[in-house]
Amino acid sequence: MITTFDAVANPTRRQILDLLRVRPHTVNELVELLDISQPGVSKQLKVLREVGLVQVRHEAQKHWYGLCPEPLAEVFNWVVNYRSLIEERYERLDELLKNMQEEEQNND
Amino acid sequence: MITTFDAVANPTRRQILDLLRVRPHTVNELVELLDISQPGVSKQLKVLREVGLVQVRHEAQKHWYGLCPEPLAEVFNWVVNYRSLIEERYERLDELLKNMQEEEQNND
DNA sequence: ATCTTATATTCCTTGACAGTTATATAACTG
DNA sequence: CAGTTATATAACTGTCAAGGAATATAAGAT
Repeated sequence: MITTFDAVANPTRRQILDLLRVRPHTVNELVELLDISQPGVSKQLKVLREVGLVQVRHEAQKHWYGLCPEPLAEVFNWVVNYRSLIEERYERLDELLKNMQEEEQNND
Repeated sequence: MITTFDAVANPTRRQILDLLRVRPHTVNELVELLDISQPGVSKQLKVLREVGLVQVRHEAQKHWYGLCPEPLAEVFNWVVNYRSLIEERYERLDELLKNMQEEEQNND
């Protein structure tokens, strides 16, 4: 079975999620924005439904897809463990840049 | 080409990253911890190398693999956009639970 | 009823991936 | 040098995913 990690690994699905983050969309709206066929969009929406990242509201023939962000907690909670490591390097880079600037000033 | 998202979508590779987060490991150390064959481990390490998530230090025949967390920034920066949405729901749940507790107390 | 709109499903092709076994490479050991 | 240890690569297999075209379903619209 597909996981939340698998779901967000696909760029098309990330694009869909980014769009649904703004507001719910119908399938056809997504088709127009996404540069893949309608069956392709329906298929990716099905995958997102299976992992609980979206839900549908049927309004006559129109199906409104909305975001369910909860499963993303798994991804967030995993990657957040690396946050300090990522930022530590940034800080070191900052420090390095500061030192370089100071040296430059000393060269005046 | 494989992306950082693809790299971390695989559970074996996440496991490797989680181990390297603690300290560098040799290939054989990972083999013993990971329940897949040595070539399997080497293959996943190659993938992680290709996306820049690990680096090797050769000490004679032993190859020490260490974590390079920087590329994870891409994943973090994507998912962090959903953080407030995730937590908003948590907060609502918190509130709900608080209300339930209060009601319970009122029933005394 | 018929036509149109909106979406889902089926079937198909293509391509890639995870893992295995077998083999190659490379360095150390005695 | 022969043997051993550590790792990488090659070749193969089974599986599965992404996307497209065609088709099915379902709900209006006329």
